[in-house]
Amino acid sequence: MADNKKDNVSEAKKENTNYNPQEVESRWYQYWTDKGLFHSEPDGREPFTVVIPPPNVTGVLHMGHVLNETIQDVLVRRARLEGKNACWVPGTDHASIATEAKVIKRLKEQGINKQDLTREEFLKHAWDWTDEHGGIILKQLRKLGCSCDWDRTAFTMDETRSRAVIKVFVDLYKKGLIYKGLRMVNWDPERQTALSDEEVIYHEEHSKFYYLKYRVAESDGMSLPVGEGVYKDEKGYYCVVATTRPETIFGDIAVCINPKEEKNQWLRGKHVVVPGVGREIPIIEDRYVEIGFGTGCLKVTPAHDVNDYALGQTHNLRAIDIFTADAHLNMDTVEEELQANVRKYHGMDRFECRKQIVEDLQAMGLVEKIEDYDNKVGYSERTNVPIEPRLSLQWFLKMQHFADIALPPVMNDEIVFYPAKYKNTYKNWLENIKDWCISRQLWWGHRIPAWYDKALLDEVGAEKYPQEKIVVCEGNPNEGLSEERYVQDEGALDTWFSSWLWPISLFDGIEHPDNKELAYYYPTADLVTGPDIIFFWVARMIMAGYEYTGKMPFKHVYFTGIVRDKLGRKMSKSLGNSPDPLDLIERYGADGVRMGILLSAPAGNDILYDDSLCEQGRNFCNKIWNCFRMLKGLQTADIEAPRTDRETVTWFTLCLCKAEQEVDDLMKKYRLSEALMAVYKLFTDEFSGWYLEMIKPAYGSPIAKKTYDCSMLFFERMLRLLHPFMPFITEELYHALSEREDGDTIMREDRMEWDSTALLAQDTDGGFWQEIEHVKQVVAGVRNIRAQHNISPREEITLISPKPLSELVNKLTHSKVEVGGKRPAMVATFIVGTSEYAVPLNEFIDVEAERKKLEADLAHQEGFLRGVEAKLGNEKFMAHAKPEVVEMERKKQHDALERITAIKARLEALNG
RNA sequence: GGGCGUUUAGCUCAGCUGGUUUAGAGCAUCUGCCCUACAAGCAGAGGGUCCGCGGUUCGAAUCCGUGAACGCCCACCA
Repeated sequence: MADNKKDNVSEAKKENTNYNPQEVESRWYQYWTDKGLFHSEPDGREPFTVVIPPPNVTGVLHMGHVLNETIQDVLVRRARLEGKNACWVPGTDHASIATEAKVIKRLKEQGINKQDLTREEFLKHAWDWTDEHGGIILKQLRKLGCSCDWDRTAFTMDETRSRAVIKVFVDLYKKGLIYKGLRMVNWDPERQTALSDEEVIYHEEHSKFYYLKYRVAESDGMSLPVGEGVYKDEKGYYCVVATTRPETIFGDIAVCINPKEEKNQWLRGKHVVVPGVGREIPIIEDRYVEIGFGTGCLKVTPAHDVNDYALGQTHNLRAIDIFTADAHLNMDTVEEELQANVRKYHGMDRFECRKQIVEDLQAMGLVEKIEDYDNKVGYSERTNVPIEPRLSLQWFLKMQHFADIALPPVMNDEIVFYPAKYKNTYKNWLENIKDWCISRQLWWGHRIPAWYDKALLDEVGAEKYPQEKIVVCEGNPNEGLSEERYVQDEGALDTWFSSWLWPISLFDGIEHPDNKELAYYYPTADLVTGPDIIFFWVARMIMAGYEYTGKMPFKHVYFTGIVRDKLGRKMSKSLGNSPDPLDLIERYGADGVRMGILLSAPAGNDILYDDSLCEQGRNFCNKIWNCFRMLKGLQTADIEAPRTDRETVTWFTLCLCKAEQEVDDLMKKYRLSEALMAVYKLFTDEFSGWYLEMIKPAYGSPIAKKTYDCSMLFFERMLRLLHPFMPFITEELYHALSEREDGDTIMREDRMEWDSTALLAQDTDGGFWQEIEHVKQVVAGVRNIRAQHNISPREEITLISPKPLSELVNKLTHSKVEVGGKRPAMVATFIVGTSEYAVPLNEFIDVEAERKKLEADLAHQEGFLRGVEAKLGNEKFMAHAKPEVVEMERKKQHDALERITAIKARLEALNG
């Protein structure tokens, strides 16, 4: 019953006292963009540039973006308030492989196969898809309040960016840094393209180790010894080769042993027969084979393993590629005389074939044993399909040069990483850099500007085509020719080959390196991104930056953590633990969501997201809203402000100045969540909890105009402090606070008069500050007594104080202060600093309980005193410690003694 | 196999070059309150062998060594 009533009252109140963000947010975003407040043009002010890490063009907003973009917006908005010319450039990424996959999937749903389309037809579909689904995410960013300069919205495959990419490719080729070559690359059989090393993700897996019998060729197997490592059965001698990938035996070209390994010496110079295949292959020797691992016999399959390929190179072995591009078995490459043995596997999927071949070999008695084995398998980052090492003709960028120019600036903090620990990761990668495979067998992307002489290509084929006959140029070499003499490379470039130019190409700095925008906006200020793309993107931007502008691309890099659910799991579609940010904004307001995500997000730390964080944000908005309502509702009068108002205003001025400094300091260190927390505490505790209660006039009475004006000023200051974090509610209240001119905004440079010295003049010795801080503690003490003794807040009490107190105490505790008055027997006491206060009680107190409490307190104080005195009595301490430390200990001793005296007196009174 | 990082209240984290009233914050918890700004609120309270062990020091959450647990990155052991 009672509960129901309670709910009803609350429900009824909710109607008109809660802040309602929805309407406010759309209205102000419209206003900001209508007035062009996010747009930037070069001018005389200091620039503050941020380029967005471009989300996939067809992506949708997820919690990771919310974190990332909120941080950027906070930095940008703060810079704007500081009077800098802030420019946050938005855009999207063409995301070559991801987008192409999506387009293929859609085409499939429509019954169309990519293979049946020409490149041009496919690209038309891809652009249609992009136009249809592209940029949704940019619209969603507006809901979050992101203050991007939308006039500058770019796309990594728009004209300017494309020209930059092609120009850079040609330039690097001319510098001899790009080459084409036949290499073992990471092949994604699903998308049928090469990948860079960074796009391969290794997973630990429980797999099997298959021990296969390779029989010694008959010609070699006449009279052999018996001993350790020598295997023999009724059919003759054999060696055992352990492999995790039995399906690759069709490409076996040798078995390798370590020349130092005793037990395999008998195999030297012999030949063995690949089981089930029938190919006779030599035993080769190489120290690469680790002694003691497996059987010491390694099958060499140069076409399907990186190491085997290297072995093949040194031992001059041929490579038999037994897979098609989509990782099905291709037996056409196997020798004709062996076709009968292997034909049945033709066309099988690699994993299906693995099962089959093992079964068949077992039937033939060619499997020695099968063991469980844990190993690492590489997966394609994009398609999540196991990578197939594959020999193919690809384009590479030589990286040593870039590593050389990109390492020093980070190590010596010209470019500062937050948190700094990622410097190690960065260093480690650069010091072990490998060439970057930049070509992809995709259509959606920047097509490689390399051209081949058609006739020559037909004649010699791609693999034999001489490097020096490749034409690399920005234009079309067929231009002006009567016939199509040159054909263009079919490949496209890795997406990151355009992303790495982003901070430069956004300002058209590749094509026009001398342009005034680049000169003004570049280097950019801060880059905010996840540590997962430190190699993909951050490192490479630094490389491109120095290569093409001679300068760093950004001064600071802020690495965010990963957003996880409250159980610490990564957010993923399959787990269904990822909330929809738009839904959250609907429920808590954008400001609430921003605060929620920021509160527990120190740089580089994963954040455990929980709705309750947004709730806290929403509640804070409500708090601000209600403070405003209260202030606005006050009646003012042209009366002199009471002394308590002057004390309070002066005290709060100091609070505010301190908080502003603190926020400033924290922001410089990129400790955003702490900065926000500082503002939160200032607003909630000091302003709402204390200040407003202190200046609140008696019921029905007006407030002094001057006090009111100061309060409004404070409020506006706090709105500004808060604006970068919570842009909507602060703009709303900025306008509600007083009449503003059309086009005015809280975002304009902070020109507010803020002469705190005038206010502080009343308090030259800081006496007010100390007084109020003391008052707060006395008030807390009285409240405590009320709570403990169940005294209603409406009941007036007497407070016996050793010294006169500010009127504020009466006001906030509803008490009558008596200075040094005589104490009745029944009192409750508390100590602030070294002063003891007493509140007479009507009821009988529990003497026993009171004594216990006092005795516990006494024990604590005495323990404390002993610790202090031990130090002061220690000669070495007195000799070594700094004078101010000793002084502090003396003060501690003095205070402790006073408190002990007071407690003892109180105990005696209790007893007596 | 290398490298890096973390370990402080139930949870998320501050605590910088050792000394600031015998360790702080927010959230959560418990108790009492709808008192005309706010119950999405207010007031109060409880809660910690600062991962273990050893060392340096007058003094250690803080510095050094060592062990453990967890996390991340890199690496070709088939």
